[in-house]
Amino acid sequence: MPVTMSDVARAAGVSAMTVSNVLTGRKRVGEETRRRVLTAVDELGYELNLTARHLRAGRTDTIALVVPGFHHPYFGELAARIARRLEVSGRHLVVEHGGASREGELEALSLARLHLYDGVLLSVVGMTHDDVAHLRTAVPVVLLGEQQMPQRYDHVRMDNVEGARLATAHLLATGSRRVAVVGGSPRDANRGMPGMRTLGWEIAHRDAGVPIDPALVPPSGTDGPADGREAVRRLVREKVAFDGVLALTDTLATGVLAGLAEAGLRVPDDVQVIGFDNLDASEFLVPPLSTVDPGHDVMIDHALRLLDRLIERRDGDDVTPEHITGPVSLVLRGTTRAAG
Amino acid sequence: MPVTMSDVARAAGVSAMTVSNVLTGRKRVGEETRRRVLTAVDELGYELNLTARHLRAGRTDTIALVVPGFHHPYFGELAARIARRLEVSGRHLVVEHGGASREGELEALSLARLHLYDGVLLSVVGMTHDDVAHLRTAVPVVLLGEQQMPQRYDHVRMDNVEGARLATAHLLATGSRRVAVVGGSPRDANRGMPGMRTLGWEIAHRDAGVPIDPALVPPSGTDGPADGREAVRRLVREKVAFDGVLALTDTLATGVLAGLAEAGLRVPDDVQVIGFDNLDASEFLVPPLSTVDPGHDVMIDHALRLLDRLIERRDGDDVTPEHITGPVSLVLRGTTRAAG
DNA sequence: CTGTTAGCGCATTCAC
DNA sequence: GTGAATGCGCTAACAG
Repeated sequence: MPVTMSDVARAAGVSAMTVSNVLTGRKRVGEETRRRVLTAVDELGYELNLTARHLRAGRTDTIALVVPGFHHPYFGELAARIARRLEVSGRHLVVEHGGASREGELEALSLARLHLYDGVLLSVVGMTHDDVAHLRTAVPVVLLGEQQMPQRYDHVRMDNVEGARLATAHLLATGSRRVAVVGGSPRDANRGMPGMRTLGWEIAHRDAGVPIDPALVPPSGTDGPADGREAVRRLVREKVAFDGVLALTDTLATGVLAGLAEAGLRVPDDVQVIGFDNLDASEFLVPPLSTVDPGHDVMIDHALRLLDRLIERRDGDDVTPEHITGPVSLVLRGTTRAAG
Repeated sequence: MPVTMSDVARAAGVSAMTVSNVLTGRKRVGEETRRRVLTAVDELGYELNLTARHLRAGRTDTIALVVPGFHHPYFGELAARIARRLEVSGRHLVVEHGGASREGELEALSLARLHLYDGVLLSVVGMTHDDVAHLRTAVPVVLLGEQQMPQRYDHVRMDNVEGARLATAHLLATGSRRVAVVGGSPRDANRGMPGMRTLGWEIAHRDAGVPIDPALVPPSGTDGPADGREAVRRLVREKVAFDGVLALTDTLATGVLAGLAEAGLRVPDDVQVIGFDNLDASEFLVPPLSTVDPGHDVMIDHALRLLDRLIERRDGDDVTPEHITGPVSLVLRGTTRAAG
């Protein structure tokens, strides 16, 4: 039987209210009473029941980041940044996992769980527009991700099209003429990250007047390095000529580099490679991976601002959702050649 | 004003209890009543308040994994495995971050937060024995990690000494004579992961009759690839001869490979490298990283069994803490030479 | 099959 | 500066 405030109160010879006041520090309490209470807390090993406080207060001072899966380094790094940002406002971050399955919805995560938090940052990777549309909830939610999503949600994303365009343009400017897309789903523009990044690749080609060969977009998963390696193996096996690769994520790029090494192709001499996401580890690949930095800190600023706006909203207030696209930038390292 | 069960009850012309019964499905409810309730739920947009349920039930069906920081791929992969395992018993995993600072304690995480969960898996990386000793809580806690920790906690770890011994023995058996330790803290055995893995390295040398040179343990951080690269740079700069590297984590190994490439040293011809942890990405490094697999699934089995034992404990029960060391195994890939 | 009563542990409101 | 009453939203136990 857990020790409660009343237990502490009884032991200290005061009322539960006084114990509460001592612990929250919200009201002045006599110095002597205060010490008696703290002693009792200590002796009984009392531990505050946050669940009860939450029920009472209606707030938890906790934000959840919902990610498709815990193992993606991308989200781990994002979470770490968000957590740091929340600390300054005395709040806490918790990471929940949804599940980015083919069905795409919040599978493992019941809608009710969202109420355990003051606000939720929801990564919509793997969810469809409709999944989210049905998620009509009272919890403050800001969407993070790429897909086209219901207008009524605040939505922050990075500029995928521009990032991929920049990256591809660099490859073309430094001599590549046949740039493969790894992780690209052809004809899927606007729908999801792969589509948008593939679109950027197309635009860069159009801008540069370089024709596109559909064979340069091998069918491929986007999950992990294995998909990247497999895509390269396939290109090689099917004798598709290529002298550049836009890997749609750094994780894929890792596999691409592995595949190229296997095939005896030199990077960047035979094939230039550029990734997307700028993971912590990318700088340390061999050669160091050129990539697109997603500007996480800017995204996070926006996302938390929008979330707080929802959290602090009073009943009458009508907030129009914002849809923000954060800037990206090129990070050139060893897998690409220097610009002319 | 959020919609409550009573609101739904009123709208459906029943009592709150009936609404509860419909939603939990724990009691039989007439088909028609049931439909009326569900309709009302839908129309009012009712969303269950889990906080209230938790307060009432005293259980949350949620387990927390407390990690030192969200960005370590190691913990992300561990979390993903645990989450999968919990799903089969209908429970949910949440990842909390403590903070592995020099002070080491649960910093960002108040003790009370632990009560939000049925049980807690606590990664004690970066915490000291005393930090944990002071953490006298009623919440079921199982420790995951390497340090020497208070006896009274269940504690699951991998066999760090044996893993490092196996790895080093392989390097020695395949011709390396001067094996550097990257991330090793000299003279720190028993205290923490680096100490234990360094101990395994020593034992392998003793077994093989190869003398140890303290210069082979360059001072180094253990945080990320940058530390691994820096350690190699230092060895090269100080002209320490070495023909093998035991990187204490795969993350460090990533930096080690980068540093060796920089220095023009070939892997494994000039220098063999072996890591520890078997991260998802390690297989895709160039060359593919040989490493020690931590046997996560076995660890998780033990940890959850011990945790459930605590969770289900009745008041009288006296459970003696277990201290379990799970087996590790060698994964040989391209950064080492084949055994004789 | 459905309703009533009561209470999980805390903190707001209002007395004193 | 301290205490008593009350309710946050839900559900177990027991009636009917």
